[in-house]
Amino acid sequence: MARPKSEERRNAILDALTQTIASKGVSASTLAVAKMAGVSEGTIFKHFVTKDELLNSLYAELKLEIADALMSGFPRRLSVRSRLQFIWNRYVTWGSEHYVKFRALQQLNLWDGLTDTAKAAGTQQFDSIRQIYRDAMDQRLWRPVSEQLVGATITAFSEMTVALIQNNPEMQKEYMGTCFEMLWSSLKKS
Amino acid sequence: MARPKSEERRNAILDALTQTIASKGVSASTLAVAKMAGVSEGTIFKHFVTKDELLNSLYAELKLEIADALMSGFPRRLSVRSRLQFIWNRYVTWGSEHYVKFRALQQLNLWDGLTDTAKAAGTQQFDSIRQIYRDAMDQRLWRPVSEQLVGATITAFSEMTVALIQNNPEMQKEYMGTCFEMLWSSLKKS
Amino acid sequence: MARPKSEERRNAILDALTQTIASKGVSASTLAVAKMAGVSEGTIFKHFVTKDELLNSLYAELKLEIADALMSGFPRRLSVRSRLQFIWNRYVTWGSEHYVKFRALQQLNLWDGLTDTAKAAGTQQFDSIRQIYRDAMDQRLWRPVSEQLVGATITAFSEMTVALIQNNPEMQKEYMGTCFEMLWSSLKKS
Amino acid sequence: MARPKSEERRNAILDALTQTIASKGVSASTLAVAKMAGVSEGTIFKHFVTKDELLNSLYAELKLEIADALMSGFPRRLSVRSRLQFIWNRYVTWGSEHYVKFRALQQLNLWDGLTDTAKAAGTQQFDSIRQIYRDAMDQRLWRPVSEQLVGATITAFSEMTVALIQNNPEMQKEYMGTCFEMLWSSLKKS
DNA sequence: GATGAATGAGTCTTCATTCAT
DNA sequence: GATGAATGAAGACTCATTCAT
Repeated sequence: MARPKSEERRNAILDALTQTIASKGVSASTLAVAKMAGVSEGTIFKHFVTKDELLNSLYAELKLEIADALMSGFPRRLSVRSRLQFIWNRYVTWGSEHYVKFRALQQLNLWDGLTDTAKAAGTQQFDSIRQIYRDAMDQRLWRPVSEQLVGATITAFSEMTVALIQNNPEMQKEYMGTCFEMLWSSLKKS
Repeated sequence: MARPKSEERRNAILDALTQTIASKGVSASTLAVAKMAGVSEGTIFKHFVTKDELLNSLYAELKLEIADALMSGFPRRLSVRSRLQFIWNRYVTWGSEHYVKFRALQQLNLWDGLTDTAKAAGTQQFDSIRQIYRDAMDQRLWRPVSEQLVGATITAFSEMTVALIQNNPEMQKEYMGTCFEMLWSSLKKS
Repeated sequence: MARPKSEERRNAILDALTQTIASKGVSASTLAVAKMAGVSEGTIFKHFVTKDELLNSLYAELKLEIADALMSGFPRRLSVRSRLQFIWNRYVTWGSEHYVKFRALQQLNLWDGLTDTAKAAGTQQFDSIRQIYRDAMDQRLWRPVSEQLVGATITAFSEMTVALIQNNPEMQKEYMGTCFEMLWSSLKKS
Repeated sequence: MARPKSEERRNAILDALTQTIASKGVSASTLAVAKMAGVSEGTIFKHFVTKDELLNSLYAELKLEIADALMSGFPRRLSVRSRLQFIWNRYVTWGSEHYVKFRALQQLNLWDGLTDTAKAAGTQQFDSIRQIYRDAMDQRLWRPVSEQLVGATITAFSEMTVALIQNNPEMQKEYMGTCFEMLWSSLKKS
C-alpha cells in the first residue's frame, strides 16, 4: 500500500535535517528540524522512533545517494585510469552540487552514534571500485599498497577537492583536473 | 594574595574537555567535563567565562601545541624534501601519539563558533612551512599549483595517515613512509 | 487538532505566580511557580516564552482585572463625590479581597523589567476617572492641583487603606469610610 | 581598639549595596556589591555573616539615618502644626536628596526576610512624633483616629511627595507645600 | 495518521558562601 | 584581616519524547 503523503513528509524531514545538521552539527534540535520541514514536532517520531534512528537513517540515505550518483552508468570496460576518473568526476561533482549534504555527512562521520548497519549502507555498490583496485594491482600500475590505503587516499583527495571548490567555485574545472592528476601520481608506481 | 588560580586545574579542565569533545563532539556538557576534570562546575566558569570561550581556548591551545611540536628544531637549511619530511614525520607522530587531541581538533574545526583570534593561533609559526613552498616553486620542483592547494594536500594526507595508523598502530612506520612518498609524488612535477 | 493549550493551566500558572511573587518578590523561581501550579517547569515556557514575558503578562492581567473591578457599573451621572466614592469603594474592596494580587502588583511595580505595553494595559478604561478630575476642576470643587497629583493621592490613600485593613480585617468598613473622608478633605478646596 | 579601615570598608559595602538594591532589588548579587564597593567577594562575609544579615543591617542603618535626619533639632515646644511640618519638611527633603537610599528602603520594605530587630531600629527616636499625635488629640485638632492611621497617612503622603518630586525636581518647593496642606486637611477635624 | 501541549531531565550559567593563601 | 579561587545548589531555559485530541 503506497503512502505517498507520508513518503513526502519523510523526505521533507530528512532534507530539513540535512540542512540543520550541516550548519549546527548533530546536536541540531528536532524542533528546529520539524519547523524547517513544515511538520509538527510529533510527526518526526512517527517516522523515526528516536533521534538516533533519524540520524542513522539520514546517514544511510546519503551513502546510498552517493553510491547511486557514482555508479549509475559506470563504464566497466574502460581502462583503470578512465574508470577512476569517472568516479572521481562524479564524486567531486556530487559534493560540489550537494554541498549541504556533503557537510552533513562530514558531521555525521564524526558522530559516535552511528550504527554498524548505517555504516554498511551502500557498500556493496562500490564493488566496481574495488574492481578498479584489483585491475590496477594486476597490471602493476599502482604502488603495492593495500586497498584500504587506496580508498582512504581517494576519499581524502576528493573531500579536499570539494572543499577547495566550495571556496573558489569558479575554479571547479581546474581543481577537478589538477587534483585528479595529483591523486593519480600519488597512486601510480613511480 | 588569595589562592592563585591554579594552572593545574585549568589544564585538568582542558584535558577533560579534549577527551569529552573527542568522543561526544562540541556539545559535550560542562558537567561531564567538570566531573572528568575532578573539578566543580562553577570552577570551569571561573577559568573560562563562557562555554564558547572554553572551546575557543582549547582550539587555540591545541593549535599552539601542534605548532610547537612541528617547528621545534626545524632544519631551515635542508632540502625541500627533507624539510617537508621533517614536518610530515612530526605531524603524523604527534597525531598518532595524541589521537584524542587530534580528534578534538577535527570536531572543533567543524564547529561554527570559532572566533577569528582562535583561528589565528599559531599561524605565524608556520612561516617556515610557507618557505618550503616558495623554495619548491623557485626550484620548479613541484607542480605549479597554489599554496592553498599544497597546504590542503599536506593536511589531507596527514589526517588520512593518522587515521590509518590509529586503526593499525603496528603499521605506523610503514604508513608514515609510504604515505609520504605518495604525498611527494602528488606534489612533484612529473 | 492536538490537545488545545489549556486555558486552565495558563491560569493556574498565573495564580501560582501571583502567590509566589507576593511573598518572594519578582525573583520567585519558575520551579517554585510550576510546583505550586501543579505543572511542569517546561509547561510554563510553552505558555510564556520567557520569565520576563510571564511577569509582564501577569502585570497586564492584574491591571485589566482591576480596571474591570473598578469600572463595571460605573455611575457616569452621579456627582463628583459619589463617583469618586464608587471607585474608592471598589478599589479598596478589591485590594482587600485579593490581597495577594494586590501585593504582587506592588512588587511588580518596583520591577524594572516592565514593558511599555504591559504598563499601558487597562489605561483607557480609566478615562471615566479622568473625567471625575475634569468635572471637579470645572466645578472648582478641589484644590487647583495637577491630575497627576490627584491620581497619586488617590493611589496613596487606597494602598494605605488596603494595608491597614489587611492588618485589621474587622475594621474594613470603618477604614473604608474614614479614609475616604480623609482623602476627600485632602482634595477639597478649603 | 579602633578599626577605622574596617569601618570604611563596611560603609563602602553598605553604600554599594544601597545603590545596587535601589536598581536591582534585594536579589542584587553580593559579587556586584563587592565590585562596586571596591572590595573582594569574601570581605563582605567578614563584615556580615550572611546576605540576609547584610540586608537587615542596611535596613536598620537606613532607618537610623532617617531618624537622625528627622529628629535632630526637633522643636519640642512649637505647635502641633509646626512640629508636623518640621518632620514633614525633613523627611521629604531627605527622601529627595537621598533618593537612592529611599528606593532601597522601599525595596527592603517589600522583602520578606526582615528580622524584627531590624524592623525595630530607630523606633524609639520617633517618640516625639507620637507626642505630636497625643497633643493633637488632646487639643481635639484632628479627626479621632488611631495613631496607626495617622502614621500611615503621614508615611503615604511623604512617599508620594518624594516620588512626585523625583519626577519633577523643579517643583520640589511647590509639592512640599501643597502636599503638606493636603496632609493637614486630611488629618484636621472638619 | 498528524498534531502540538505537556513533561522533566539536562544545559549553561550565576550566586552565596567557604577556605587556602 | 583581606583576598579571590573553589564550590555546588539553584536559576532560567531547551529538548527529545509522550500522549490526549
